[in-house]
Amino acid sequence: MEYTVQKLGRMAGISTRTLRYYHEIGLLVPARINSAGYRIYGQAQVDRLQQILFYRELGLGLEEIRKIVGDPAFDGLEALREHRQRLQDKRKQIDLLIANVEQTIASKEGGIEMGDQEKFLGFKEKLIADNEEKYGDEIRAKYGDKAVEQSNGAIGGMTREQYETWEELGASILKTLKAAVATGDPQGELAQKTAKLHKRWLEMAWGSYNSEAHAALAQMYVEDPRFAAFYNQGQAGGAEFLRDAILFFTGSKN
Amino acid sequence: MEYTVQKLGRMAGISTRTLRYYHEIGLLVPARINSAGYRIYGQAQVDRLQQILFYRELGLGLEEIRKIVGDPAFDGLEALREHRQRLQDKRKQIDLLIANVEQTIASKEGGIEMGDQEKFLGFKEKLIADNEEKYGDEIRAKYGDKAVEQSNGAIGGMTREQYETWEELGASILKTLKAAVATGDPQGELAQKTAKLHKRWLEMAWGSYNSEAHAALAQMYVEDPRFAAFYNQGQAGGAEFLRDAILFFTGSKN
DNA sequence: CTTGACATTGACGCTACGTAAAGGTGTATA
DNA sequence: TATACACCTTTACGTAGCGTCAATGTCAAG
Repeated sequence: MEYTVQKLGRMAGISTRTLRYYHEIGLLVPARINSAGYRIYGQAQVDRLQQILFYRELGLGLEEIRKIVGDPAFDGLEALREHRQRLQDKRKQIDLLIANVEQTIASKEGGIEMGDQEKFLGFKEKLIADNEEKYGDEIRAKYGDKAVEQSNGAIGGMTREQYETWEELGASILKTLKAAVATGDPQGELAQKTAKLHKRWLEMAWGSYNSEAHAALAQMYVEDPRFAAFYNQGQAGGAEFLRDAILFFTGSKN
Repeated sequence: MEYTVQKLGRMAGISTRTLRYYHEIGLLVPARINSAGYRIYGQAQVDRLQQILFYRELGLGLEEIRKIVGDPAFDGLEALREHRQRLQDKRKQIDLLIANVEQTIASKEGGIEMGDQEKFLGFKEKLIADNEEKYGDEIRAKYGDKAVEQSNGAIGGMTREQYETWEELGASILKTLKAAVATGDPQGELAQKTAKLHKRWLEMAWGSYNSEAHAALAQMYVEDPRFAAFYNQGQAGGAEFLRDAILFFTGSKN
């Protein structure tokens, strides 16, 4: 049995453009080209196309598919495991998006016009996500799953008032930090007051507190350019100064 | 406070390329361009960028974002609801992909070399998914959620042997259908035997049976080109013939 | 001989930028 | 003042997987 593009396409439920594309990238080459230049496919191509579509159905990319169907020695199982991992990551990410969108919808439905929240929600979520990603495992290992979940849940579960308080606290940290940087002494009174405010702020965000995580976060403030930029608002060196203040704070207190 | 691309980018945690792109598409236009051609952003742009990034964080496309932040009269809430729906659909789809991949992994780990299964698994899943999509609500309304879930679970929960039986049954339908088409009579003995086989096949796939859904599926076989092509293998008009046979079968029996 | 269905190649479009390439600007330092 | 170096600019190609014209050639039927 021989097939032209359209016949094969109809049989497999794909467009002729797709077949031409697969030919173009060498994924599915016709058995032969007839005198008029038509692509002619045979049974072997039908079988191969079935395989291709099977893996495509699973969401794999064409390059990945090429490796699997092109080389029988290729470890398709491993490729599938990796693909599964990617899918699971993606799902997790979408779940997070849905949660955020739902929270935003709830806020708007509650008649709260997006203002400052809009400005910082993304930032806030980033903080949680990044922190979770970077230190989650570590914290998890030391303090168990509950600590992490509690931490992740704290901000998301805040009421509007709590959230506003939290935000105000953040603003006052910024102001105090500015004054403290002016003194030049990370161990001075003002700097330590800033660190204490920051501790309170963290407690609200995490629902719990421990000085090691606090110190680690301070270090991150310097390393991550986004946080660095945030704490350098108004004055240079704010992030470093805050880190030093916190390190002294967590070191001396305990 | 004024910002150049890099300053703003660092503050917001995005690349300068992104800012240039947003300028290019008119999503975020700088406050002014200085004599050297540099883009200069002001506070208003910072605020707008925060909004943009907020919605981007939620996974919205830039065009959607433009509508929301550009026009205060635009119904952002509705846009968010639609977006949530899209996200939920996407998640559902990913769940299905994961299930498929996992089943495939399980089969391969079980040492079963993919052969025919590979060829038809995607097809099989499509059947379930499409059927669920098109008739799920209807069936749900009539017979309750449990029926649908049971149906979805039936194939996924099949053992390898059951699955093979199911596949053989499918193959025999195709063969019987071919012979029946040759008789030309959808109400003839052979055609009705085909319809009965098809009923058995469906019972296995759905875990239950009702003639209305059976008739609806038969109609789909004609309307959906993929199924049509499948049942037209070997002889023309196979899908129509099968539909007519099933319609007579479900109509006369009950 | 014409019509209509089918075939071909070529090329732009879509998203949201990444990544050079080639060159101008601003500032600190030797 | 020369130079190094960071920062800015525009231009333009690349990404995945095709959809969608456009312009044109081929084949079977009436």
